[in-house]
Amino acid sequence: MARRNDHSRDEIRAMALSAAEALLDREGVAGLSTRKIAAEIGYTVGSLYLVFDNLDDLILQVNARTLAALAEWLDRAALAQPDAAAGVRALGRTYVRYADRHRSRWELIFNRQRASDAVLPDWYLQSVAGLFERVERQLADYAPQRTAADRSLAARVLWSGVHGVCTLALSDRLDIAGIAEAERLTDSLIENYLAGWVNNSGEWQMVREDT
Amino acid sequence: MARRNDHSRDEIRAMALSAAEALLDREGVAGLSTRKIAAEIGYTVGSLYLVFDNLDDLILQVNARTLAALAEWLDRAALAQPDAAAGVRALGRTYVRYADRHRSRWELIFNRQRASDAVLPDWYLQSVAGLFERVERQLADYAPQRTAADRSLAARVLWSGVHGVCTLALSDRLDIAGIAEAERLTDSLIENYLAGWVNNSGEWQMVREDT
DNA sequence: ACCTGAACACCGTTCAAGT
DNA sequence: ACCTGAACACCGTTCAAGT
Repeated sequence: MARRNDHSRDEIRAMALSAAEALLDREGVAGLSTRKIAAEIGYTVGSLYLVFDNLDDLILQVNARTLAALAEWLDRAALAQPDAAAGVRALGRTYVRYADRHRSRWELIFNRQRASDAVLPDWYLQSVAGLFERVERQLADYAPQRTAADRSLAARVLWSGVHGVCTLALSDRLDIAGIAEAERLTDSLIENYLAGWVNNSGEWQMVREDT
Repeated sequence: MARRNDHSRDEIRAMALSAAEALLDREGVAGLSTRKIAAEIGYTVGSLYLVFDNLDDLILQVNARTLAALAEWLDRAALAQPDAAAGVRALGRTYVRYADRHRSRWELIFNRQRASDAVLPDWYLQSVAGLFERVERQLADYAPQRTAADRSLAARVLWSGVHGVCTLALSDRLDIAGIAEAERLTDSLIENYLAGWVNNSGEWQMVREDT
């Protein structure tokens, strides 16, 4: 066990992240712990703190990997779609499938509450923004006449909506039975939202009651 | 402190649930613990286990109260709306506002992973279904020509979508800055989805590629 | 310099023992 | 019968001590 200079800091970091992913896949989000990760890589808990600030930092780096993998899935899916509407649908379905396939890794991104003072680092926020821009790019194709602000809002609505379907589907709520149902809901969301949106000047957004 | 027969089981149960809510509001989801709840009501941890199966059971009963309160908010909001579309929008906004106002209680419903074998009791699932039916009822008004299955799907899409907006907005993702932005996204989601949906025969749902 | 091992302050849960 | 107090098996995090 305990040894010196067997691994560089970067090696230990990489080993820990892989061990965390394995643990996550095997035991779920609740099964993740610094002590288990340390045991898995043959080091003591203390050593993890030489390489990570704390568990939240470690998790953030696992999440970064997850986001990168999701980005690859999305890029593959968006390729070779007949049109932009199909592109958006493909992105939505791919998100659902990724979440289903790597459920615990996906849950880890959302199901952990960080300390409220802990601000997400810039590189992380940009990684999230990158995912989100893939939707915006499809929308630019789909509705070039709309303003960038309109498209940005629509992209956020669609992204949030698909995310919501995933959240409820993968936790078996609303009788959304598994991935097939989740994909149906995602299709319906995107198809109908886009149909309404493309015919909509955006002016209704000015009409807000003060209820 | 330690006393006998000061309170009935039901009284202890009610005290514990109230203490849990207070703790939740004060310290957030992460601040909730059996030991703190017990201390707050002047009993020992062990006593909680005479009245609840375990922490998950206690949380489930806190969640039931939260759902009941949300149902009241939704009912008040749906009253006196000019039409069904406005009714759906009012439900959406009210959901967002409730989540914002009682953030920790709302998070508790979703942010805790129960053991995978733990099945939600029937009374709880029916309470969730009840919320959801409020949307379906508005949709029945809005599009009486659509089948019940169509409306059920649309209601789930809208509910999931609004939920997704909340999730991402209240965790400050996608640059969704707080409740005002969340309400804008919710409005856009509902308005455009309904516009697309009401003009849509539903046949596109049959056209599914096998990507 | 690198890593350990033990400590600290917390958890959820159980259960013999007290009244 | 009701409730406690201590125990058990876990946590995340820190840090003096060892090599």
